[in-house]
Amino acid sequence: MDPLTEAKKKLMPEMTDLLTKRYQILQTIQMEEPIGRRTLSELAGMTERDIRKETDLLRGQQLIEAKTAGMAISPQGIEVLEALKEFMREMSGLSNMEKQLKAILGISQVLILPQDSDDIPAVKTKIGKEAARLLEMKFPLHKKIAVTGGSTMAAISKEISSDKRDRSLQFIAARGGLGEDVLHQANTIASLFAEKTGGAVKTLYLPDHLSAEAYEMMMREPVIKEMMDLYDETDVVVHGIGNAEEIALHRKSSPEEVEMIRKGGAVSEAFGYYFDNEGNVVYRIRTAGIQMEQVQKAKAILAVAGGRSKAKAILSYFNIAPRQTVLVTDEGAARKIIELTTKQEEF
Amino acid sequence: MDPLTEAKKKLMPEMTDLLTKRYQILQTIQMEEPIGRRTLSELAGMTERDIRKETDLLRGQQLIEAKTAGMAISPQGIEVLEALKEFMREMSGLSNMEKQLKAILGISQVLILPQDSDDIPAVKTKIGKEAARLLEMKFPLHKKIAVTGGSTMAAISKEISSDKRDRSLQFIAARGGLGEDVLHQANTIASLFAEKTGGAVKTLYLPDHLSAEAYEMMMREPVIKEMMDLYDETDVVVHGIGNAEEIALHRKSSPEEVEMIRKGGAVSEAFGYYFDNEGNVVYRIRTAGIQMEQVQKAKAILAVAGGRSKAKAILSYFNIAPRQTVLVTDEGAARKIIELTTKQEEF
DNA sequence: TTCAAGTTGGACGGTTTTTGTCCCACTCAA
DNA sequence: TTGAGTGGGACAAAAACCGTCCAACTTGAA
Repeated sequence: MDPLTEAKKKLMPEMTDLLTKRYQILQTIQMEEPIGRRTLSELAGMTERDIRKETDLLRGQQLIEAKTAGMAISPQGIEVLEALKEFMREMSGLSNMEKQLKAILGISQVLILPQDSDDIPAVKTKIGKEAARLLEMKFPLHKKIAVTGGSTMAAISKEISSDKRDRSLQFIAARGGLGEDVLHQANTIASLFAEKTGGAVKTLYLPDHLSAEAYEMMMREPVIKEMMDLYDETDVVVHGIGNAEEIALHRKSSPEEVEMIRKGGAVSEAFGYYFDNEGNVVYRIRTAGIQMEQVQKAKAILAVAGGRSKAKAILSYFNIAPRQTVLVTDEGAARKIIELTTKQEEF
Repeated sequence: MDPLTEAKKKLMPEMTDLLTKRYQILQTIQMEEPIGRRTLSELAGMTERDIRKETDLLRGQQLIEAKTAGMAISPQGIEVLEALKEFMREMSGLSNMEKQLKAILGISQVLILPQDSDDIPAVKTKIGKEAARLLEMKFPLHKKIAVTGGSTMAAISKEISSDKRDRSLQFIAARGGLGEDVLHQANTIASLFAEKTGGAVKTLYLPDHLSAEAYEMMMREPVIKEMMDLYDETDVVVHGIGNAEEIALHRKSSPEEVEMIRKGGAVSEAFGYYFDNEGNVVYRIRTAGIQMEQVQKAKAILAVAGGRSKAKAILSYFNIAPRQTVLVTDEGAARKIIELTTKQEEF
């Protein structure tokens, strides 16, 4: 930390807490607007009185506006949040946590966003926004981009800016269909990316749960083979990380599949692979999709997952995640990951 | 002001006052140590309770130590003061006041130090220190340095560091003797400078109040003429600015001199010249010394004067001060000068 | 040595501010 | 229309703050 800030802290020890508190309130208001005192106090974990005092001040500073429907952030408030973003990352230790995660997960870049998407759904939007920014930076160099499905991936697609259109981009669905949830399927997401950027899209429509024979047969089809070749040429992979149980329940999995997943001690899921705590592949869905070996070859990989409930899954997957993977997550997940790993060290 | 600080101010409006208050207290403690609560509260213009609260905090932060003789600053406290120096100059508007003074006085560099040497004598030490730093910067390029007398000049001589000794420096007393006050005479001060730097010194011992005939005679003496030639070659002039009345009273001035000074409306004094509010020379002491024309030719001029009581004198002198003059002063004088000039504009 | 001035830390009651907790009138979407 | 949610007002209890002493001590001068 720079000596000036250090000195200020010495002279005003209250500063850190105050700044953090108000920043967090302002941030939560931005995400949940319009919001009232009582709801806000629950989200922020403070008493209503405290919230009231601080919001009165923020209103006095014209950083928020109090309408009848609730409080909302003002343009000035947004500016303040923006100006303090980097500083708060440093101050609240996010920057430091990023370093720790890099070491724990064995990768070279981690981005942590404040708060926990388990508590505040809007944090997912922030994750999506930052992931979108990171992805956009790859566009000039890397054109073939494989994407998976999931709500997190959907959040990214929403935040891709349509400003920098690039017709040479090609988005590839990393997976076949996933049963019913159309909005969050890889195919849908890939199409959304393509639409926003003006690029092309390659989709892969296949039932999720094929019999062994049907699977073999399909793999020999020219359309499918073409996809498999595309996976080989993939430059960038963008994917979410799922909780094994959640996903298994959510999908129409056959009883024997669920059994495999349970018995194998699967914790995480990515690209249709299920991994246990040590990162071993416990099970794999028999659907066409990108292979782990093909992911390894990608020049850039963006793994996106947030919320403390995803901590175990993230840890599990990163046992075998390629080195070049970049993780975008949130404070909730990061804290939990650090907690889990430091606890293990105690034993 | 940088956007980050701006944003912090928005989020913590209390910051400015708090920081200023504590900084000022810490600063005063440094200058007046050891000092007690009551004395400190008078100097800082705060209630004893307030001082107590803040000093308790500062002690908690280990920035000051409370001994039985009073409170004193700790090494850490000095570090904090040092680290915040520039920031506080900006924050407290000193930086801005410097700009204003430059415009008002028509010069290109002004340095203002916090507080008022009329209230806190130790501020004079700070002024001396900064002036000494500025002067030292000239040493490598400019070797012939003329200095005047006065308590402010004495303060500078005390703060010249003996680290960077330079035997090629030559210090010249800008004036002959000044009656009794030996310690603050130009001759003494010049010798002090020379001693600290290892340089040479040229002194000029002459009675202050000569008759017209004696004066003419002396000016023809070779020793004196030599000095006058030296003045022509002077690179740097360092001088104080005095209040006309004060100086006239302090010196053993003849009644007719006092009369001249009074009638002429003299306000300031420098180099033995008395100036009125418009900068006209009202009277000049008949002693050998540097001429105003010779001062004009100097490459660098350092004018040093602090305390709100000097404000009028400073304003008066700067009517005719050479452009290349640099002023070192304090907050008290600066505020008063700005107050005086903006009031005039109202009429 | 004595004394006066100045120091810190402790104490305490009156005063102000803060805090927790209601209530009310209102909005807005269902 | 209803009901959940909103901001603002209000108020008593609790806490913090403030002004003001005092006692014990140090220190430097007389």
